[in-house]
Amino acid sequence: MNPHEESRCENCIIRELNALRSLKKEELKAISDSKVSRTIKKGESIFKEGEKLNGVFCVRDGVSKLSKLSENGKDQIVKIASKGEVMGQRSLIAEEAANLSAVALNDMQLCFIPKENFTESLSKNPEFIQALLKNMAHELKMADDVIVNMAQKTVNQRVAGILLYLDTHFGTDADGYLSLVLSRNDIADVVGTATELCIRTLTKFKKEGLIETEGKRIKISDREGLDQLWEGV
Amino acid sequence: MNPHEESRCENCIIRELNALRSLKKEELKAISDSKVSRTIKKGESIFKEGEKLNGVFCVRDGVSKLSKLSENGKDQIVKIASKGEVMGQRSLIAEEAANLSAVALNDMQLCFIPKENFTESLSKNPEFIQALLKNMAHELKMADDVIVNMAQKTVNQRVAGILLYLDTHFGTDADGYLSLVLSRNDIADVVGTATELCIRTLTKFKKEGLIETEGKRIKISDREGLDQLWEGV
DNA sequence: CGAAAAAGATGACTTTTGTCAGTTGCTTTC
DNA sequence: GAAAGCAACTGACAAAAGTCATCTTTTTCG
Repeated sequence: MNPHEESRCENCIIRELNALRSLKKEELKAISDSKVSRTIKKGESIFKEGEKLNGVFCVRDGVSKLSKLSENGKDQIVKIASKGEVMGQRSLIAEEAANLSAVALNDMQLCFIPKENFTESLSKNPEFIQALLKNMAHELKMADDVIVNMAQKTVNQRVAGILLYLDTHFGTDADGYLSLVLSRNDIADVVGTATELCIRTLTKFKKEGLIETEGKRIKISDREGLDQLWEGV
Repeated sequence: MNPHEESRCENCIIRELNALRSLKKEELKAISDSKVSRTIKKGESIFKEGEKLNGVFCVRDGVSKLSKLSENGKDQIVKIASKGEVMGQRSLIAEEAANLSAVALNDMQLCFIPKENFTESLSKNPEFIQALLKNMAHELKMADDVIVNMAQKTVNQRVAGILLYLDTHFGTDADGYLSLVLSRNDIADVVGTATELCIRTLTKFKKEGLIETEGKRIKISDREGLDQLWEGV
């Protein structure tokens, strides 16, 4: 594989996956020429809430958490972004500072698309806007659903929910363990609870035969059981 | 005031307030000719989740709650829409069934804009799309913030929050009582708690001198105190 | 390697939240 | 205007969630 080819947006897998797919080839080329491809290591920050972004980030590889610090000092993870997703678009569109912080959950490859390229396409390419609009509409629905779940489901249910989410979105490795490995603390931050309670809940699930664990790795052994728990049967 | 004039979108206050403001006069005229203006009584349903919408609704007067039924059988109010706001746009853009149900909280005046007019403007008027995009970006930020609050704040704080929200968004009447009067049950559905706990919390606030009540009406007597509670001081 | 740091885990306890059952009081309606 | 129905409210209790202290295991890094 040719690394030079690989690093160009025209051939980037992202083109196929995200809102940018509506960009015409020439536009992608223009963006590609100006873009900066970055490697981000696990745990490193991509941007912080309150920061002015001067571009958007396309996830080429790896996974990132998007979180917001609550007034009580706890981080709440609002979204997990992976290959093909764009981060920072909301802030650029709204012309506001970032509302969320982005941190790499594992080693990542990112494309950086400068603000100018982004806003130019925004004003000149109707298909791009349409795709963006649809993307935002989808994100909004997701967010509304999360609100309902946060407000109405118990910690038990929400922990079951994140496990199911990780399974369906990132799959499992050869041994059947969830491919995306989160720390107990990160799981707690997604669920919106204390780390201790999160750990206890996982321990309980283990005793009930819903999951198995090995270190921080988790294997779902009874998906149906977790489903039922999630749905509140 | 001429009711005929008043019912035309060209002159509608909504034009000034919402995403539709980018529509050109001719487009507004076209929409106006086809639109249906409706009067909805308090408590009546505007649309239900799962329903296919064949247009969007502009709130000309009154207030509506947008809620979603959780699997546990409880309603979660996700948003309160008032004058100048558009309901149903997300579903039309995403070409999905409604994710939320809309019910009138008091008597309402609504403009109905058929799908065809909406999508036509969407494909032909770049400024309209830009405005919509910005609007959705803002809603997404709001939704993310609600997620954090739901996950990280206590019922106490969230009840204080809704009171402050009602105060800043709908103001007070001559006696200083919150203009928008919600039932205890609706407040609980916004906060995401049980009605009993919501009532207890309000009673406690009353004892602490933060609010006064008269029937279901609520007066904020110590806004600063509520603010501090909300911020978790 | 081995010490230090970070993450995982558990117990004991407190606080918060939910639930059920029932009372009061207002409002709607025939 | 009385009865019905609903919303507001209260008490008692149960369940869920949070906190603090402590210990163990894993990871990191000089």
